[in-house]
Amino acid sequence: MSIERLSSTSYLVLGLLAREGPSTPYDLEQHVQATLGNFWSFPHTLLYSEPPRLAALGLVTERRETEGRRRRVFAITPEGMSALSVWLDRPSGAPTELRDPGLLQLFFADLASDEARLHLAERQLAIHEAKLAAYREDERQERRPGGPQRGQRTVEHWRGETLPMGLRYEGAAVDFWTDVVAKAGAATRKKAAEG
Amino acid sequence: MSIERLSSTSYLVLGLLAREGPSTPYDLEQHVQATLGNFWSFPHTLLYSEPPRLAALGLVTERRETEGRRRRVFAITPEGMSALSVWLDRPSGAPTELRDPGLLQLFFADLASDEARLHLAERQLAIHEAKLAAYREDERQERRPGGPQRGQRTVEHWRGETLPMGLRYEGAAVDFWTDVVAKAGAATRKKAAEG
DNA sequence: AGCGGAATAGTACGTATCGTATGGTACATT
DNA sequence: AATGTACCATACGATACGTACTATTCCGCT
Repeated sequence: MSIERLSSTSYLVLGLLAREGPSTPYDLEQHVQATLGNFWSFPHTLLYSEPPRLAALGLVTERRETEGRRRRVFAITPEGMSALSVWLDRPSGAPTELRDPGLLQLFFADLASDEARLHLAERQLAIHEAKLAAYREDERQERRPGGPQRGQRTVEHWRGETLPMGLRYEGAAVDFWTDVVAKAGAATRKKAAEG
Repeated sequence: MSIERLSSTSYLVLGLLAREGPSTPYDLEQHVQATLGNFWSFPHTLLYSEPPRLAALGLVTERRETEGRRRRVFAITPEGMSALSVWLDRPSGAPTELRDPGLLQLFFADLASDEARLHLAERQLAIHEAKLAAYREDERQERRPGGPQRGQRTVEHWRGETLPMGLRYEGAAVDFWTDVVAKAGAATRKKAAEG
């Protein structure tokens, strides 16, 4: 076996196929959007281009519907399961990438006006409050009627395991930006009083 | 003026040039590494390729040393300052990208053993504890002797404005993974007792 | 003076990522 | 049959990214 260079996207696809069974790229896309896509954007074209790549490595199989839309259905192979297991048994040491344009703007806010800084902080606060509310709503959606549907296991794992980190992150962000708003507001009012 | 498509990297370069004055790509690299690079990795080749691109747009100027290493020194133009101001006055609405391989592994941890999950959680906890300690140390480095050096303003803004969010994030991550370790540890011990 | 290693500084190149634009298919409604 | 809309898929070009590699300068040592 050659030295396979698998990316996070590769393991995302392998993991979803392992949990949900044979899936089309569109299925994968739906699962991702409802879960990890909340804070880790995988462009949907990736979910179309990655499975064929994995098929070439023998980690998944590809079957094509013979009629209608002739969708491509991918399924994980024993080799794929093995690669996934190896990855899961070797905890990643890579640090979190936290890419936030709002934070980048704050980093340079000294180059702009006090008003701009306040405006930025208010906007970011609103964004994070909205996200926090959305996560709380998602958290509340436990065990809806209708029984276990397709993709249900994945959504359950999202809610049970991963969403809590999202909640903590958004909570921290709300606290942080609340502070920034308070400081920027005070500075702005001081300037106004002097001027 | 054409419709310029500027990325986060573009504004990072413009902002650093605005604050620190004329700089070589290497200078930019040093400033980034000491600050934002802590959680937002800009590959160093970007800091070499982006400035020429901005020069082509007229947002920065390029001067080349005539001897020795013939380093390229870039400086922001009035047009560049203007573009930067426009960006700072228009708060970004883009959500945070939180890309964490450890979290991805946890999302699929149901496909692996309890031991693997515990191992993963312990590793992540250690990583985030280390990062939190490093941030606290950085926070403590306020106002070292030697007066304002090159790049000092940028480092001060990092410490004063942006680092606090890093501290909050790492604090949240430590709490989160502590929980995961506790749950995974309990599950593992239960299995051991039964088996 | 000359050597050698560390730190500094820059480039080349192949692959992955990403977003936009666009094009088909199924199906419900009228 | 015509229209609209959700579903599904791919092409393509621009960046982004990481690794590997090269070159220059500095500095301590002999």
